[in-house]
Amino acid sequence: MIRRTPQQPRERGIPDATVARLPLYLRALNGLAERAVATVSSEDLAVAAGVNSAKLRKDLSHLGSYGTRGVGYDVQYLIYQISRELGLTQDWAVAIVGVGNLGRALANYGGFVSRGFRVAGLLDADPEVVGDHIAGLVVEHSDGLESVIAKRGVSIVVIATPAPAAQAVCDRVIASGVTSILNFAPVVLTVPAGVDVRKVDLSIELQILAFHEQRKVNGGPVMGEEWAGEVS
Amino acid sequence: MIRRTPQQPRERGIPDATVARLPLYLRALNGLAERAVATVSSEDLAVAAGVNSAKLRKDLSHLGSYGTRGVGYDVQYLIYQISRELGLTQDWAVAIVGVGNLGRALANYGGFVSRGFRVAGLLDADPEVVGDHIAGLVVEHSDGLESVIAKRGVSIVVIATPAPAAQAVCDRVIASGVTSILNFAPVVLTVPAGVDVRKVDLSIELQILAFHEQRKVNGGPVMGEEWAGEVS
DNA sequence: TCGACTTTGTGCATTACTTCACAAAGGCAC
DNA sequence: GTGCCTTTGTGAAGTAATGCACAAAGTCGA
Ligand SMILES: NC(=O)c1ccc[n+]([C@@H]2O[C@H](COP(=O)([O-])OP(=O)(O)OC[C@H]3O[C@@H](n4cnc5c(N)ncnc54)[C@H](O)[C@@H]3O)[C@@H](O)[C@H]2O)c1
Ligand SMILES: NC(=O)c1ccc[n+]([C@@H]2O[C@H](COP(=O)([O-])OP(=O)(O)OC[C@H]3O[C@@H](n4cnc5c(N)ncnc54)[C@H](O)[C@@H]3O)[C@@H](O)[C@H]2O)c1
Repeated sequence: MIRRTPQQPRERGIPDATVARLPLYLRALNGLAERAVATVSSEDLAVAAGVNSAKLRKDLSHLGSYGTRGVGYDVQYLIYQISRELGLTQDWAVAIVGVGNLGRALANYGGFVSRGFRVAGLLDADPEVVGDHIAGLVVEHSDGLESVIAKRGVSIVVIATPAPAAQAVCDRVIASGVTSILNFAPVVLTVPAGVDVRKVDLSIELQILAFHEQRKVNGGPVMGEEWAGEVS
Repeated sequence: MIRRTPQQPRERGIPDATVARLPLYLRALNGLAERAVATVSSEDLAVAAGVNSAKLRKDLSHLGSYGTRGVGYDVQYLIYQISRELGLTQDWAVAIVGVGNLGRALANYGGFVSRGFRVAGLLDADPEVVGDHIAGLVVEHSDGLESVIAKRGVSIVVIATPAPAAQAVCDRVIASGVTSILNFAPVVLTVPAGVDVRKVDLSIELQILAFHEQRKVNGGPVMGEEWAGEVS
């Protein structure tokens, strides 16, 4: 049986919170597909994805009515629909700027390629690093950033340079027409409207953990402590 | 002038959204402190942190009244208060389990130590990796996980193993009394109540970027495409 | 064919977060 | 002192996200 994709009900956009969870559902669905599960209920999928089942159903309802009442969702079909919604049915060329500790780890990471993200360029400013072979690519000098972006159709750039270099790299990348940036440098990037920046800051995650950990131990921050600094 | 810390007004907890932004403010404040700025208005700090100034003021108001009307906030004093709130005035021992590409990058990252997070242990299951010297530490075998946690007072564990190993590592870590985990493996970890897990999934970030990128280019997912898969 | 059973999709109440807008606080110039 | 000017801290209104609870849809066994 061949089924056509139904109408696109998404008159007005999908909520951000939903978009952020779709990859999670996709991951859970891929796990089920590997175990040859044909259909899954919202309840089971919700458990696998670590969310509430009502939330999952509401999220999926934003994409269309892809479930069957009394049965659940067809795993393969839902994988296809979510992938299409996220734009993973096409291939995205990604460039990584800053090939240090983190940039190398990212370049070697298989989890990108398996999702349709192809690392199309590795760029660094350090002549020592330029020329290194990493994950089947040769590191190029970041002077050629603009031409790499243009020639290889790069549409997403990952910035993994030290913080002081990030804004300058960001500006050049945007001038080259890229409007999607994943930033690992611990700085707030200033970008024009229409450019999406997502940031990952690992030390922020640890700080949030520390906050909660402190509460568990003490019931709160150290109290009655003295402030010994000079104030104005 | 020496000032005592005022009363703790935090009768009921600080909103999660606020906690997640405090590290951001801290980073912006440290930037100002380096440039020897003494006081800052909520407006200026908000710009530096990339948020709305009303939000910033409300966030800070959850910690107490640390500003001065007509003047702004004392940079050093606010750094101290936020640090204390986040628990950064104490030293946290962190262990990294899984010393592969990512684990190494994390171990070498200076941004943790500078925030009071001390890497106290590196553990891996691969005998090839055990014994390596990284960032002044020797990689130990993950068989000794429990004893490393106990003896070095580890309270936060970073999991950077492949996905299939993550849940088992997580279980052992929790059994050792750790209740704060930062997980890089792309799996949903099942943990008992009282344990905090934060997860970082880089491929999710890319997928979110791809979603928005697709909208910019096409105005939405590829339409009218045919579904060629078998359905139930 | 039918009826019992399962599970979706969603209206609605609730909770969480954001943003506006302004009164009150406090500094500072004179 | 006094009054002006800046900026905080926060009610209140607005917006977004969550989770409940159930009618409607569809399956499947008999
Ligand atoms: N390593 C981690 O685990 C980690 C964790 C969190 C955040 N970060 C952040 O990620 C970034 C990279 O971290 P890292 O540990 O890989 O640092 P790193 O110093 O190992 O690597 C940075 C690389 O960027 C290159 N570079 C510098 N200026 C450049 C420019 N203008 N154009 C292109 N390349 C340039 C350097 O030559 C170097 O190879 C930093 O901002 C760091 O704060 C890293
Ligand atoms: N490298 C990246 O940029 C990146 C990005 C996103 C997510 N991740 C995830 O982070 C994790 C690590 O990635 P990586 O690239 O460093 O992988 P890797 O294969 O380079 O390293 C994994 C390490 O974990 C060790 N290990 C395996 N089982 C273990 C166990 N039971 N106990 C202790 N150690 C064990 C292995 O010996 C290896 O050294 C993976 O789950 C990956 O999906 C990595």
